[in-house]
Amino acid sequence: MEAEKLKHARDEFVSQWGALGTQWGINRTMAQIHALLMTAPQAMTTDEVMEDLEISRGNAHTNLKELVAWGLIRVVVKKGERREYFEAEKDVWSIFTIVARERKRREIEPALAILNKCADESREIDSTEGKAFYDQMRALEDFVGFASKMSDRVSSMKYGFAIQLAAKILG
Amino acid sequence: MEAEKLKHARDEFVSQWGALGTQWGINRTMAQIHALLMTAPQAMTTDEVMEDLEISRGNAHTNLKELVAWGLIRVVVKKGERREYFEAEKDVWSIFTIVARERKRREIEPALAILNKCADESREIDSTEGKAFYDQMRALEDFVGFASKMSDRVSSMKYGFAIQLAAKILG
DNA sequence: TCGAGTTTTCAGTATTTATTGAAAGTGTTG
DNA sequence: CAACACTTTCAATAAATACTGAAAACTCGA
Repeated sequence: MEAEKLKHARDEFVSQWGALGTQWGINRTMAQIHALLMTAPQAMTTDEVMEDLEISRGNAHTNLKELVAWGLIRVVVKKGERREYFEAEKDVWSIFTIVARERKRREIEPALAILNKCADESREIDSTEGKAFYDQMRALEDFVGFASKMSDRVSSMKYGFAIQLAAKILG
Repeated sequence: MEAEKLKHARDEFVSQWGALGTQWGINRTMAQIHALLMTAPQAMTTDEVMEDLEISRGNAHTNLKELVAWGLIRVVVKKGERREYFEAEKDVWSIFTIVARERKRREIEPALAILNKCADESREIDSTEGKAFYDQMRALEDFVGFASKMSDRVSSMKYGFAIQLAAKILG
């Protein structure tokens, strides 16, 4: 039966996307909920998510809110209904820019802060080793700062423009 | 004293880079060893690493070998000496391409495999929901496949060329 | 082939991170 | 304002991950 095949494919997607999430440094449940909502025909409630994934209310709640904080899903209110529904952003370019921004915030910016501080602290050390350390900090700082700018630029592009640009690179 | 300032800055770099490593999904020790070797004037032995970071032999060994497997550090043999020394790749562009390749292998390729499989499994489902699922899988698959190609291209560029290209984007 | 020096492995343990479930909180309705 | 329908919090617990230390396995020179 067709509905069975679909259910099977979707279950597989949800469970494997969850496993992959751990590689990406986000927790399994969060990735599973995201996969579930990305492939949901309609917005879902907390209870539906709990039942589908067989997880506790606390877990569902925490991760739904975390996904909302990222901007990967949003709260939908239905008129006449008291409880919250959640629906995922499905556009791939939007998903990409959200993830890119979050990664920049969590990975690039803290690195830049450290490099900045260490470069500053070693700027005036005269020994050969001191100079070498300072130079290495500066090289890393410059590169990471540059990556940061690139990430901003790409993330703020319109999809069509990014594709055009990429075509040139891949050309 | 100058040597003190240097030691302080370096210790800070090592410890903070380690903390950052956890954000990046690599373990603290591995990131610390990497930071230590990137800022080491000479290649170091396992015992020196153990002593500097106050970690066990097993831990030092495992993470040194893991860094070698990534290509971020290499084994150096000194003539007349039996034990192994380790030294880090210090060039920022090399470090970047190594990390990019590893991330592609661990994050992008498995994702692509899942999307491929799920798109295949849902290709022939006729229902509206089946079509929507298939379309979503395809949209993700296309985008991730595209990202994969981009990553390859950029990683295999010469630094100068990448910079030139980036200048256009940032311009 | 022995033994000192060095590397590798891995069972046990410690630490960190994720999850549960129940209680407390909030806001709505009759 | 009380009963209800939901949402939020969080201490306790489970699961995953990292680290230790000691034993085993190499390696090389004598």
